[in-house]
Amino acid sequence: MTQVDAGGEARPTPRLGRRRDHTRDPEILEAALDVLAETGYDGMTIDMVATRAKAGKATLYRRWSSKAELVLEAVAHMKRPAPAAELPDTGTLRGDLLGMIRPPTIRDGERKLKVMAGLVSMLARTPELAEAAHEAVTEPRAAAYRTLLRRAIDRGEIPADVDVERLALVVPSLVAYRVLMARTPADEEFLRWAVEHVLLPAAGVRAGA
Amino acid sequence: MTQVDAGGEARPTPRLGRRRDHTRDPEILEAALDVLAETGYDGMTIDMVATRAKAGKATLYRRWSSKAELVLEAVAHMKRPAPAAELPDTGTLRGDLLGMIRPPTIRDGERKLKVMAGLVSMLARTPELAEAAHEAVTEPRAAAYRTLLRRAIDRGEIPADVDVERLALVVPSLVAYRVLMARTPADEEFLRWAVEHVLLPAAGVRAGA
DNA sequence: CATATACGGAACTCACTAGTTCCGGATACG
DNA sequence: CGTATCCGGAACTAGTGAGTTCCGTATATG
Repeated sequence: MTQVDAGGEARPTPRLGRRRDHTRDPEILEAALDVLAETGYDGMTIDMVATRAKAGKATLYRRWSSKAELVLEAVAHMKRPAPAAELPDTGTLRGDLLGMIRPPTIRDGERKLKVMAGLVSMLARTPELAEAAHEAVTEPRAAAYRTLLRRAIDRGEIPADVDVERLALVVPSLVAYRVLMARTPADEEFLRWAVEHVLLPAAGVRAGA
Repeated sequence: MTQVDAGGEARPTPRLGRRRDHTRDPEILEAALDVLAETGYDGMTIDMVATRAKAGKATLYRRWSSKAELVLEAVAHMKRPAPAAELPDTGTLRGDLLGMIRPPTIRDGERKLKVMAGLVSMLARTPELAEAAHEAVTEPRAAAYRTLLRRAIDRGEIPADVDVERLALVVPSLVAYRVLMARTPADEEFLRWAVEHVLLPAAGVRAGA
C-alpha cells in the first residue's frame, strides 16, 4: 500500500518518527575501545560503555545486536584515524625508519596494543574478530614498514631478496612483546634500538653506515 | 591442650584422618593449564578443571582458596618441565642457535604461548600473575638465548657491546607475535629465518659466513 | 497536532559461575 | 575398630551480566 517503491526519491530511510542519530556512533565506539583497553573483553560490560558514552543501554542494543558485534565494530573503527598518515621520505632507509618514530604514532600504537591485549584470548575462537584486529592493528603498521623497505629495494639500497613481508613485522613484534609480555613502555629509545640494531642489520644495512 | 609444640618430632602434618593425596596436584595443575590454553582465564571454570582432572570441585577448593590462586600456581607449575634442558654447544653461535630449534622445544613454547594468550588481559591488573608468567614463560627462553650470546661474546665471535638482554628477546618476540597476533604456527622454517636473517645479523654475524 | 520512533534511564528476566555444603564411601592414625 | 579427614560428586547460595522491556521525554513526518 504505502510502499510506493524507491523510484520517486532515493531517500535512504523513508520511515516515520524520530530518526536515529548516527552521528553518535563514533563516540560510542570510542567509549567501547576505552573500556576494552582498560578491562579487556570479558571485563567490559555494556553498562560501562553506555555510561561512559552517556547513553542508555537500550540505545546500544538498538544499534548493535550483541556485545560481540559492538566490539567487532569498535575494533574495525580503529582503522580510521590514521595518526599522521604521511610516510617519511628522506632518501635513506635509516632516515625513513627513524622518521616513523613520532610521539603521536607511538601513542596510537600503544592504545591499539592495549585494546589488543584485551582481545588476544578471543582471537583463537572468533575468526571475524581476529580478521578485524588484523586489519586495524597489525596491517596498517606492517604496510608502512613494507612500503619503506620496498622503496629501499627500488633505490638499490638493500638487497632485493630480503623477505619484505616478514621484515615488516620485526619492529611491531618487538614492540608488542615489550608492551604485552614485559609490560614495559615502548619508548623512543627502544624503538631507535629496534630500528638501528635489529631491523637495519636484518635488511642488510651495515651498522655504522 | 593437644598442642604439644613441634619439639618432639619434626612431623610436618601431625594431624589425624586420611591425608591429602598431594601426588595428584600436578595432574590438576596440568588440567588447569589445558583449560586455560583452550578457553582463557575468563572462559575457564573450576568445574571444567575438576572434570578434566577427574576430581571433585571441593577437592580443588581444599587445596587452593580461589580460582585466582589455582591459576597462579598452574602458571608457576609451567616452570618445571624443562623440555630438553641441555643447551647446544657447537662452537659457533649459528650452530648453537639452530640447535635450539627442536620439535619438543617448539611444542613446549607453543603451549606456553597459548596459555599466555588467555592471561594477557589479566597481566596489567594482577602483578603477581604477571610475575609468575614472566618467570615461567618469558624468562626461561630468554635465559637460553642470553647464555648462547654471552658464550659467543666470550669466544670473541660477536662484538662485546651488543645488547644481550634485548637480543635475547628478539626470537621470542617474533614467535609470540606470529602465534598470538598473526595466528600462524611458528614452524622450524620460520624459526630458522628468525635466527639466520634477524638475530644473527643483529648480533653482528655476517650473512653468508 | 497526531503518530511513530529514538532518546537516557531504570527495572526486570534468565543463565551462568565462584564458592559452600552435604553426601556415601575410602583411608590413615591411634 | 573408631574417629577424623580425605575422596568424587551433586545440590545449593549468592552475585553478576547479557539482553529485554517499559518509562517519560524529545523529535521528525504527514
